[in-house]
Amino acid sequence: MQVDTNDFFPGLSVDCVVFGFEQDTLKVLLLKWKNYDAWAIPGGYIRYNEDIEKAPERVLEERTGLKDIFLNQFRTFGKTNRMPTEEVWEFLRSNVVGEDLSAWFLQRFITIGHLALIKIEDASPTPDEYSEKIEWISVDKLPNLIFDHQEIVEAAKSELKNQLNYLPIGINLLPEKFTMSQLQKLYESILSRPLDRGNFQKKILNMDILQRQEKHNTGGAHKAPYLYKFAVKKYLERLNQGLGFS
Amino acid sequence: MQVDTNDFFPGLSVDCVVFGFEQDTLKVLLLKWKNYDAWAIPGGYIRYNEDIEKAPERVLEERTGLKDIFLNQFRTFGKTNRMPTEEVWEFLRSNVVGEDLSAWFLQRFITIGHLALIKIEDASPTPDEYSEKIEWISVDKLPNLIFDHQEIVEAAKSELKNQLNYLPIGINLLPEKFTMSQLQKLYESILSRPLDRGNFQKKILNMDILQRQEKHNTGGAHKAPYLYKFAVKKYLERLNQGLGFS
DNA sequence: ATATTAATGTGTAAATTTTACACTTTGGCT
DNA sequence: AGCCAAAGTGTAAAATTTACACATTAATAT
Repeated sequence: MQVDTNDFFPGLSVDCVVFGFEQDTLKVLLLKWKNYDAWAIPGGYIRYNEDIEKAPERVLEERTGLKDIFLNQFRTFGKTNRMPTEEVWEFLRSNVVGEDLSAWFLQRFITIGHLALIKIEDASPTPDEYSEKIEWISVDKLPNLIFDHQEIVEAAKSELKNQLNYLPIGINLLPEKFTMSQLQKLYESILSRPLDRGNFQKKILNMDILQRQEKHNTGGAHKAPYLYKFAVKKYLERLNQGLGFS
Repeated sequence: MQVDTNDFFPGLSVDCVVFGFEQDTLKVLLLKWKNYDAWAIPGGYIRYNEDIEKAPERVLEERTGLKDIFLNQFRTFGKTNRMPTEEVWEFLRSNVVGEDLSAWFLQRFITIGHLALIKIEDASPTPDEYSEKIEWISVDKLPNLIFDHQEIVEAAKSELKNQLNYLPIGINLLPEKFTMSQLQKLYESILSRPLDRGNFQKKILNMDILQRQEKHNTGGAHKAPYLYKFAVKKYLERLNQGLGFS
């Protein structure tokens, strides 16, 4: 975090709802504070000489060590009471941050919400000095979140669903090679509803955005599925028109 | 504008792209600065004790005298050079604002962009003390805009188009009673493409969101069109599912 | 070996929606 | 009274969506 009041834009922060997909489940990356019973989404501040698009990139690199993460600003949150004073004081009493930062934390903050998409397998997030641990947690089983972070996560889930057909979710959430079933379950978990298997497969294959790879023997008593890769260029072109899932 | 540095959140502003529909044309409300050759969208600052949703409401009331305007936050703009220093100095040299405010204007500003929908016939915008005039100008004929206001307007147009099926444009942009042709031209001007007249009419009527009123004699040598009103409750319900125009 | 099983891959027909037009109605104009 | 143009309505082909059936295949059980 390394807060030097002079380096940062006062009263403004960026927060990132980082989505990942693992074991057929949509997950978000959450940090557990040291000595304080609440989780938080990774966030940070904006440097004075930094474009607001760069700030969340830097913050996420500081938190997860990852570069070139897909990021999308989606809403700015600024209710006057989004960080209730009592809750901030309670947080400060936990001594997670030094006393010299009390004034900084007691400011009114307006935060620019972003959603990020990450391939969990490629990420190895490590907790920073203020965090006890960092974990991927199912979007359907959110723990107690600090301040208005629950609202921000819910808004990001909604944005992800609404922008499903225009966001490069496949390429940023799945491993390089994946089965049709994995891809379908990704869509189902974002849409919160089942899709017809046959129709899903035909629709996606007709878009001509997948390259079929070798088969993959799962070990189960059944036919082995093919693996697929995205035809990146065509996929990104197709996204501009929208994919048409709902 | 009435800037008192102590009342306002430093470095943050709200800007509003106000859309109206008049003479079959989509328009935006623009302010022309006194003594400075550029136009601007109405904007202002956020009070310290004010939710960020309230700020644009207050700003618009100050600028247009209108209350209960439909407003929608859509993106936050924060490139470091969005207000180039030379351009700010040039603006300050025009003496539109007092010298005491130079420091305030020379800050780096991040602005929260909103789109507003207004019935032009109900609005009587008046220029404030810093503006020479205020006008409704066609979105296709934008004049020279200050700072990054062109980018903000373009982004708002894009948002309006993308969210077309979920925004209450009909009820907020058209007069209470309107013809089917007006409604169609509203959609066409937002989508920037012609729609089939017969199909548009059937589609909209099948939604069951319109109430047919008496006929309206236009004075032309042809059949008089019916006037329609929105069935507000059903219209708003239907919007949640999306209207399905594209 | 062979049959069984279950997940994958593919086909098809009905239902629905979209698209492109054509035809009908109507009120003011000449 | 008849013409004109805009509004209102109808229809058939095309495209898409939906629901489901059938075929294929690799590990397992017999």
